[in-house]
Order: sequence, then structure tokens, then C-alpha cells
Amino acid sequence: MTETHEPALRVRFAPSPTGMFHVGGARSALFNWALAEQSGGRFVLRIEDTDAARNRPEWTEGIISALAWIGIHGDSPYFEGPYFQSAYEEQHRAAVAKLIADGRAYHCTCTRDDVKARTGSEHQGYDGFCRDRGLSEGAVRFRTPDEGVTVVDDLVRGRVEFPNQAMEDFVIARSDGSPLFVLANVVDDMEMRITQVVRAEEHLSNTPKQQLLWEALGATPPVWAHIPVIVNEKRQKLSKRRDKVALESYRDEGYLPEAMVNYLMLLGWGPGGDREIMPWSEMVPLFKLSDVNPSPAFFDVKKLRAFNGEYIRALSPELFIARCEPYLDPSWGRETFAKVAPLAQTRISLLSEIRDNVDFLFLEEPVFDQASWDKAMKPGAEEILAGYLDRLETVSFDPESLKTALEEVGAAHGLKLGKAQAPVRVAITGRTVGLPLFESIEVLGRERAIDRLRTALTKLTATAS
RNA sequence: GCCCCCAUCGUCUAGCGGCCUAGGACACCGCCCUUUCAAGGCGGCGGCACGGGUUCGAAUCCCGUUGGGGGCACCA
Repeated sequence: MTETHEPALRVRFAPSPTGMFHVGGARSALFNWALAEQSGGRFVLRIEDTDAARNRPEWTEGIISALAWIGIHGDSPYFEGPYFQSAYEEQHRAAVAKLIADGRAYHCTCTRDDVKARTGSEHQGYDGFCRDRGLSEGAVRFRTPDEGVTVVDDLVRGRVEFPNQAMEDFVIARSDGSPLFVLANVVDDMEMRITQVVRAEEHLSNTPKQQLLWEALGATPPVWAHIPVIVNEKRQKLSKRRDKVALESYRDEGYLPEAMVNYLMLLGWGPGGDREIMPWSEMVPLFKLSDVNPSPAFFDVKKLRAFNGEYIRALSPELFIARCEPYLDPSWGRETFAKVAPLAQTRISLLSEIRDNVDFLFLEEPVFDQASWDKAMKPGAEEILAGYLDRLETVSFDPESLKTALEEVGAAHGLKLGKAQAPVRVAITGRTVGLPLFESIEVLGRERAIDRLRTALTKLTATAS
């Protein structure tokens, strides 16, 4: 993979630490990561921390740990960084100075209102008023071409043309001299020798400006690729405000990183053929930017969850138990848990759901769900409970015998097992659905099982009278 | 208002001019299995936005319409 004389591929992921790490960012990072890994290139992490007002150090931590969670971390030979944009301010300022010196940029003292007053329109861009005034203070604007088009070659979208006429002389540095994103981003990418910029479509409109900047700075622009945005059910770009986008929250709920990675890769891309569940290692060599679907993709939590269920079921029993650990109460007996874990494994699609499945084994009293109680404790339930309670004293304590005993009790009252088990289940577990009943009773133990039936019976007679 | 992007089942996608009577997955609905619920098996519902071209032939190419979306800061 290194026989060519092409410079090694260098991609980057450049989040700004202004909040929880976004699933959209995770998808972008993954696409970049796949590219670096498949080509033996580098994935450069750059934290764009130049907006002091909105940045917080813990967000940077969050980004790094979230990336590590989905498999992107500094231990890999493909990883480089993190770099911090704030450390490059000198280069940014130098670039601005060079552009001014070369006549490609100029100072401007116009305010928003000045421009509006002159053009008489809200929507008109900057009119170039200061272009040739030779000012030496104020914001710095980049001189854009007045005619022609700027062509952006995009790996996902093909050739995209932007009429230069619609591009105003945009600001690259504030009046106080501090550089703006559009400039800093370009300078950093040049500095870090980035060869391909793969980012979300929302940046496409900025691209002609950046490309002009690359050229004005005497460098060859990178290969661009703008991947589709991820949208909510209303088909709007996922937003931190209204949508649940924090990768951390998914992690905490018990999504496996493998499932998340798999699902995220399928947003805007597919390995082709009829397979969707596919490990990262198999996806990497298959990934191609030219195969990326250019239209926005809906973040479907239901499908994510289904994937998570698949990955949970694929876990070995030992691994499953290990993954459940964070969701178990420290006081719960791990030996007991290990006995029922395999029974729970096919029943949950989120690791956090493990609690409700097994808590009855560890609590003094099961958590009674009122709806379940009402549903199961109908007329006749009392007889079943009493009858089974009786048998529990002497029955051999294994699932088969426990089952036979209940079948017999049920038969005596004209009920099939399916019906007869309901009140017993609620008495034992507090809920109408759950793990296989007789295995549960076995693990619970004779004494506690008897106890629970008695309690339920008491409760039942109390409410009945 | 201006610029740009996008358009295959509800959703994510396969398809890259004939293999398409459009395939898979999630969701939904049946049936089977069954101690509940899952899991699993089988089956069903459901789509090329519309209109023009190009072509012997179009989901695939071109144009337009409509409909979505993104961007237009001395934010990143």
C-alpha cells in the first residue's frame, strides 16, 4: 500500500469543544478513520478551541474519550494529535499579513449597518467599499474574484460550481487582529499537510472561500468530500438543542460501541450487497467516498437499537456478563447473576435493561408493577397461588419439576400453563413479563419463593375483602 | 432575498442503461415455536416524486417542475 509516490493520505477531524460529542461528529470521524486505516495514512485530531467564550476543557476530554469509545485513539499508528488550534495563532496571523502584503486582502472599517445603509438591502453582501482605501486598521477582508466561477471538485458530489459574483469579500480577521475560523481552518490544514478534507455537507458553502484561500496562500487545495448531514424525523439537521445527539448518552444507556460504529457507518454508506451487520475490520477495506450517498440520512434510533440487540446476542456469555457489570447494583450477588444472565441475553436490546430483568432476585421484595398485578390477579388467581404454594413445600427444585407442578395445579382449575403461570410470575417477579419462570424460581430458592407466594396471597385477600 | 446540495418502500440502503416482476435491513402486520416476554423460523404490507427528452431499451444519462435540506457573522 506504500509503493506509490503519492504523498500519504492525511485526513483530519476538527471538532470544536462546545458541547457534548455529537453522533454526527462521530460518523464524520469514523469515515475519516476508515480512510486513514485502509490506506495506512494518518487521522489528525485537531481541537478547534479558538472560541474561548464557548469552549470548556471538559468538552475536550469528552471528545477524546468518546472517540476512544468508538475505537479512535492515540494507541493506533493511524492516529495523530490532538493538536489545538489555539496553538497556531501565530501562523494564522502570519497568513493574514501575507495576504495583505500580497494585495489579496485589505483592511475594512465598515460596520454591518454601514453596508446595509449603502446597499439598501438586508441580504446584499459586502459591497467592497474599502477595497482600495488603503486602510491600515479594522477587520481584514479577503478580496474575492468579481467574475467567473470557483469550481470545487467533491468526491461525493462531483463538480460543484460557485459563481464568484455571489461571493462577497469575506472577513478573515477581526479588528483586533484575531483570525476567523475560515482562515484558521485553512492555515491549520496546510500546516498539518492535510490531503483530504472529509466533513459534513454544512461546510460545502464555505468551501469555495477556503479553496480561494489555499490558492492565495500558494498551496494546492486538498481533495474535498462533503458527506450528507444527519437529520431528525422532521428531516432537519440534528441539533444539540432539540435532538438527543450526545454519543455519551447512548453509551450510558448501554449501547455497545460495536453496534454504534456499525450503525453510524451505514448512515450515508453501505457495504453493498445484502449485509448490514458487519464488523469494523471488514468495513474498512470496503469503504469508498465515491460510494457515499449524497442525500441526508435519518438517525433511526429504533434501528440502532435493533443492531444493539444483535450485537448483545452475539456476545459470549462471559463477555455479556462483563458488559452488564456497570448496570448492576454492587450489592447484587454476581454468582446468582451469572446463572440467569444467559436467560436475559436474548431479552434485552440495551444493557441498561438488564436491571429490570433480574432485580427481583436480589431485592427483599419484588417491585410490583400495578398494571401487571391487576392483569394477573384476576378471579382464580388465589386458588392457583395457594395450590402452587402448597406444592412448593415438597416439589423437587428443578425447572422441570417446578413446571410440572404448576401444570398440575393449573389443570385442577381448568387452566393451561400459559394462564396459570401469570399470577405466579407476578408474585415472584412483580411483573407480567420476564425471564423464564421456573428457572427464575429455581435460582430464587425454595424459601424465598414460598415467601413471595405467601405475601402475594396475603395482599390478594386483603384487597379482595 | 442570494448561493449550493439532495430526491429508490415509513426509515437506512442495494442498484451505477438491459440480470428489476426493483433486492436486503429496521419498523409494522400475520403464522409457527412456546411457561410470559424475547430470540428464532416462515410469510405479508410497502418504493424508483412529477413532466419532458436521449436510447432499440431508463430507477439508472440530460433538462425542467415540485418538494426537502444546507449555507449566507468581526461563531466554529
